[in-house]
Amino acid sequence: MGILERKEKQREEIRKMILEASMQLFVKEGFENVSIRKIADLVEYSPTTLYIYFKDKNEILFHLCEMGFEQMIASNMALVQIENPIDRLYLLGENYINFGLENPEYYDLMFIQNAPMKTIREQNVGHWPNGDIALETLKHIIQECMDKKFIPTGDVATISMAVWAVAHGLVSLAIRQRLERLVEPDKVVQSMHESIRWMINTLKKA
Amino acid sequence: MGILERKEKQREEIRKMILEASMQLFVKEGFENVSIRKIADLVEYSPTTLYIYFKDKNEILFHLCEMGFEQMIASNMALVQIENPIDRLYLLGENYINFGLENPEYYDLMFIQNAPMKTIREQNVGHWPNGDIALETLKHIIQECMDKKFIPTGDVATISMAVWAVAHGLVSLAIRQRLERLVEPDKVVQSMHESIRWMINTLKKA
DNA sequence: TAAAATAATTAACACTGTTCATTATATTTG
DNA sequence: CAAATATAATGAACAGTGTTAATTATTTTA
Repeated sequence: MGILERKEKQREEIRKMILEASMQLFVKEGFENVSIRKIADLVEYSPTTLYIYFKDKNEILFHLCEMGFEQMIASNMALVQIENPIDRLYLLGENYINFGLENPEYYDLMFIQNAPMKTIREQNVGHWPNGDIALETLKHIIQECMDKKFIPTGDVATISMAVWAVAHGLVSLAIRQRLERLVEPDKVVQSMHESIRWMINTLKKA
Repeated sequence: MGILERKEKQREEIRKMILEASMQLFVKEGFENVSIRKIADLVEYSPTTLYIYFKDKNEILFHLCEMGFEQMIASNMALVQIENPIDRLYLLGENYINFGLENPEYYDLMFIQNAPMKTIREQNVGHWPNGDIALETLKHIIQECMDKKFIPTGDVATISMAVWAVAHGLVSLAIRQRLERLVEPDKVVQSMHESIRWMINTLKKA
């Protein structure tokens, strides 16, 4: 029955339409200004219709979050050609910081907000499609650095955690205006890059 | 005129009453369940009355945030008696992580939410009473570590930033359920402590 | 005691996410 | 082709949010 197939395709198209409208609002008006009613206005449906295509607002936010990861993963793609894993780690850190500072709204959703994790827990049964891919990239580089004796051997997960923590700590404190209390506002970005480089440097020497 | 004085005192008492009710709601029902109306119910005033004592909800949240810092600063007090600054740094890190894990709602307000910073920007004209004190503690210890040659000399603010970033990165990823994707849930806390110790260790050796 | 100042409240605005019962539109069956 | 069924979409409403203007109650001053 080709008709069911076509229906499914149509349904998927409307879902996509809703998500694109949400994203548009999201990047233009910011996280806090995305409401079901505003999305509905933009796609010219009634607010209730959105609930036919998505369980709730969290599910929409979850998909936006995944789209953010796709963007981040895409910008990490350029790194595969760098054969030295420690150089790759440096650039991964730079990439992470730049992504966070340039896309604070996405970053918020990907690493700070609770909403997307709620959806993962409630229905995807513990699987975080794109988030896990990004983490695998980090772990893989750390593993390679160890294999090639660039950094001391140790538990990959724990060291990955420490590296991620520095990067996330810097970005999240920055986008929440907390770093300005430690260094002058115009030096924040520079200091962030110095911090992450210093971190990887000491890791290398250790 | 003693009457104006008495009035001011009375006013301050009601402010305190409102803040205490807010805090009660805050620790019991969590951040997202604190509303002006619920606070008003608890203090048995109408919602509008709260606006006579506080400019807006952000100002109330700002004061709760300051109360959180008071608690954190108090728990850091025990550290002054430790004369070795590197040991003090270790314990400061432990304290920070424990505080965050034990008081996630406070931690949220102090280091993640935008609301308190908005109030600081809008009225306190750039001064963050308790937050700055906590940061001074960190900077002071780092400075002392450098003076006593426990760690390499460098820019105090930048190194403090890196140390703070690791700690904050760990805590904020943990309370937002992101670390469970990297290590098993029951190993998260242990790994966090390992990470911060490892960080200070490498700092020491560098 | 009457007038002025302060404190507190009611009612309302403009929102929010979400649900239920109803209507409109396709699709399938007799 | 028409009637019955299934699907899609909606309007109205619920229960809540922060916040403000206008009004009433209370206290202080003249």
